[in-house]
Amino acid sequence: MDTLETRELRYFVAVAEELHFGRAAERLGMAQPPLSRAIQQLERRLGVRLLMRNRRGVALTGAGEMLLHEGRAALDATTAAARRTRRAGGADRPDGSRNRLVLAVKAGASHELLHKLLDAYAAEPGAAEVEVLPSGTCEQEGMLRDGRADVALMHAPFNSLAGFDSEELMTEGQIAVLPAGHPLAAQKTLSLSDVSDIPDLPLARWSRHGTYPPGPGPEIHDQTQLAQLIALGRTVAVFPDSARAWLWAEHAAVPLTDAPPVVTHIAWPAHSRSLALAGLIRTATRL
Amino acid sequence: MDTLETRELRYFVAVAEELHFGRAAERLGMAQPPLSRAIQQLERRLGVRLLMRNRRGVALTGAGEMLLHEGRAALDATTAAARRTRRAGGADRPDGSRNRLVLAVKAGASHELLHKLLDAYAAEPGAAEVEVLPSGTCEQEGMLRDGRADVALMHAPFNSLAGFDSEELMTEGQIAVLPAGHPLAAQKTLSLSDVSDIPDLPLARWSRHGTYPPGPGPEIHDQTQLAQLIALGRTVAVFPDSARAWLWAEHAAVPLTDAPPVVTHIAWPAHSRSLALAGLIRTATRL
DNA sequence: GCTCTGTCATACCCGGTGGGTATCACCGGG
DNA sequence: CCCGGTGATACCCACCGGGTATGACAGAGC
Repeated sequence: MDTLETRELRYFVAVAEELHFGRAAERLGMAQPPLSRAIQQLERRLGVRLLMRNRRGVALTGAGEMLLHEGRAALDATTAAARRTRRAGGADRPDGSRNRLVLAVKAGASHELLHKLLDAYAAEPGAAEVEVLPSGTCEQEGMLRDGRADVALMHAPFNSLAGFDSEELMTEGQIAVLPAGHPLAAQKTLSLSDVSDIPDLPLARWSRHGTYPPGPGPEIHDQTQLAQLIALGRTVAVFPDSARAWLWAEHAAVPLTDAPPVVTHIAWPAHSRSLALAGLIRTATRL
Repeated sequence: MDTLETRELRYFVAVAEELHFGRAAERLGMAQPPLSRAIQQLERRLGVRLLMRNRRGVALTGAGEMLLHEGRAALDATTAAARRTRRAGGADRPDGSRNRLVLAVKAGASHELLHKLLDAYAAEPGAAEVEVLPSGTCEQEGMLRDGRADVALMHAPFNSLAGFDSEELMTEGQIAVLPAGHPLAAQKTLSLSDVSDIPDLPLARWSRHGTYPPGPGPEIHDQTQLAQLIALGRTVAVFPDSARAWLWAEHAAVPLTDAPPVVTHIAWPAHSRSLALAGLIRTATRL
């Protein structure tokens, strides 16, 4: 009577994101009329207007925005349930490989810490197999939410820890990474304002969920690409201290005095109850 | 193909909780055979055994336990989406009452703080209407999760803040509440061990999700009932300092030296994005 | 003012499937 | 040995989710 089906949520989220029944239907792999009807039924069952149909496209009501947000969370939770169940069951059958943990890590970050963690955990008795899942910038949250990952290394203040349990692992300062020959590379320290308006070196912009902050700098989504652009003297970037590990000869690193410290956490969905996960967390906090 | 329907989750959770197809079907208001079939389809679609059918009842596999936990979370998120959408939409229509917030509070706790909070918030410009929802012992978590409430006052270490965002509001010590005439009532302070084994006064046991911790004391789920039992000299209980507000003449309060402090938080689902909620939180932290 | 275009809604039909009833297969206990 | 209670199977029906064709309507252009 009043329990939403995930199908309805999927439909509504598609329409709410596209703000267009036709495109939403196409994305869902169905025809437009049944989609229209489904949304109408949904509105009737909820007793609430979700969409304002102005003859030119569609707009969300307040209730619609609410359902978009909450519905996304619910869909994530549902697909997480399916994924984690599959993984838990798949591990049931083969020989002895009891459990498997999927650890999401921002690609290229925390190399050293990650190495130590994996080695230390592998040495634990009864350790589960850990699959390392490289993730895009700030994508770890979504991966934990929809079950692609069980646990993640996150970097405050870039990642939001909201809604997860976490333990602090490491704090480090930040450095500016400049072309080796640049005048500022000779400085002992720099401030954020120093690097944010170097006339010939616009600050690189990282992609977040596919979009880029505004600015003059080049759009970056790959660390190697960025390293090359810096080496070529085209841009400058700000990184945690540990980024020194992968710097090239053509790079120079200068500590930033006023950049917020980067805190690496290990984070996991708050409701997790898994022995393997507990072991990994224990190992991590003991490093 | 691989997306779980909430109907399937509901069915599975019912079976997993009852460990009995017949009873689960009854609870779901349907016949047993279609339920059996639905679970089989679910297992086939997930490619995972969820239940071990021993001719006498049913047991969960590892994957089944996983789906029970994750499925409950997903179902909570889904019903939360429906409830919050209904509320957001219902508030759209009537006159000016823009938003409404539901605040879950453990019945009878934090009277004074709650009063101050509500008064202060009501005085804010553009304040939403706040509905106070009394909740049972430690029930606030569930209420936030399934959308019965938007925000809650919680008391660490009794409530778990896992999975929520929260702000600390108040810290207080704990007191032992004894019958006024009892010898120990004359003491200036007591320790936990003092009150946990008073020969003639067993410690009262509060219900948590309908179950009681083991022990000799009476089972309590109502504060008035407990107050009466203490006044009658039948039991002793431990409370936060602020409980002094409702003590009777027949009660005596003695500070506990080694009881963990009780920290009152205001907590809300981590993904909430509501102006009204933000205002309430801001008001609360400024108290 | 007309059409034309792009939008969402309506009308109608069909097949899949969720649900019901009746029954079977199995096992443990008297 | 049979009986009670379990979950599984067989079969049927009705509902509804989805498709196609079409309508209603508003805005843009001439």
